[in-house]
Amino acid sequence: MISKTYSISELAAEFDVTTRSIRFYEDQGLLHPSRRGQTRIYSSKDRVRLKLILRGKRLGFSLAETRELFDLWDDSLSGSEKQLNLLLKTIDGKRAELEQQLKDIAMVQLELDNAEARCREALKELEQKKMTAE
Amino acid sequence: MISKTYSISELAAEFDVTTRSIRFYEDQGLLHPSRRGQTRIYSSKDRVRLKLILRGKRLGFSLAETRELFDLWDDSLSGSEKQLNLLLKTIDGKRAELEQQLKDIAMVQLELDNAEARCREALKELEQKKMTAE
DNA sequence: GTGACACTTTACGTTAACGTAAACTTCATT
DNA sequence: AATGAAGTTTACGTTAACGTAAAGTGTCAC
Repeated sequence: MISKTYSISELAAEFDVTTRSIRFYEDQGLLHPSRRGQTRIYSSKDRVRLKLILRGKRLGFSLAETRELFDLWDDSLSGSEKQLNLLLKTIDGKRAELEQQLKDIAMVQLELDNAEARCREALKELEQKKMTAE
Repeated sequence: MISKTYSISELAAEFDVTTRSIRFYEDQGLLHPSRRGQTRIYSSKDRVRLKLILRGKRLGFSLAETRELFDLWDDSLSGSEKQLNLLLKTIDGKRAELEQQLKDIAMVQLELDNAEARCREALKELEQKKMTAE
């Protein structure tokens, strides 16, 4: 069974990024597509990686951070004990980051609720004034 | 009652940022400390704002985005109906962003769990090999 | 009155993450 | 054979968010 492949513009269209960005991610060592001649060919694994890169970006990860995670993961496959333990440490670190982000999000959500409430109050008062002015 | 004030270096120390950054935030219109002579004096409101800026950063907000939020909020105080409705729209937009981030975080957490499990499996196997080698 | 700090402004430098333009090559179509 | 679409490399440009150095001001301790 031959698994599906993608062209650079297919991926660009699917994830709404430019081909420039995709090539840049390769340049930074985040992607390693194969080639037919000089044309890049992306596998489903490459596609998953791209998805992970973009997800990381939405969470404020730098490309360098994401790259480190990829590298650690790849290293762990041919894993020496040292590499594996380093990976575990890093995983814990990332988990802590995510926990902090969850807290931050919760706070911001509360603030948004608060802001919306005040906002609706203000709108109500404006309506009142309209009524009494008539 | 006179409310508490802070020097720039106090804030810098408390939140572990440089004074350069704090001045930069002011330059970008995110902070408006009062002055005694040419020395900046920060109120508790300024302190809260700084906290919000940093929280925004941890969530990947740009300074420009955070600034927009501040501006909208300030405008809403002297709120015309237009301003208030714009603010409500923006609030909804931010909420959507946060929802997406929550999803992203959940996904990454799953991946971390997965990665850790595989990692521990690999370590177990290494232990096995050690045992049989003895 | 003189260090010694803490603060200030001004301004040039730096890094990350691309944008954008120029000048090819390859391949399918007309 | 020519055109056009999609791909490529090379390289300079740009923006955000500061870093860093230079040079000056204010004020407290001695």
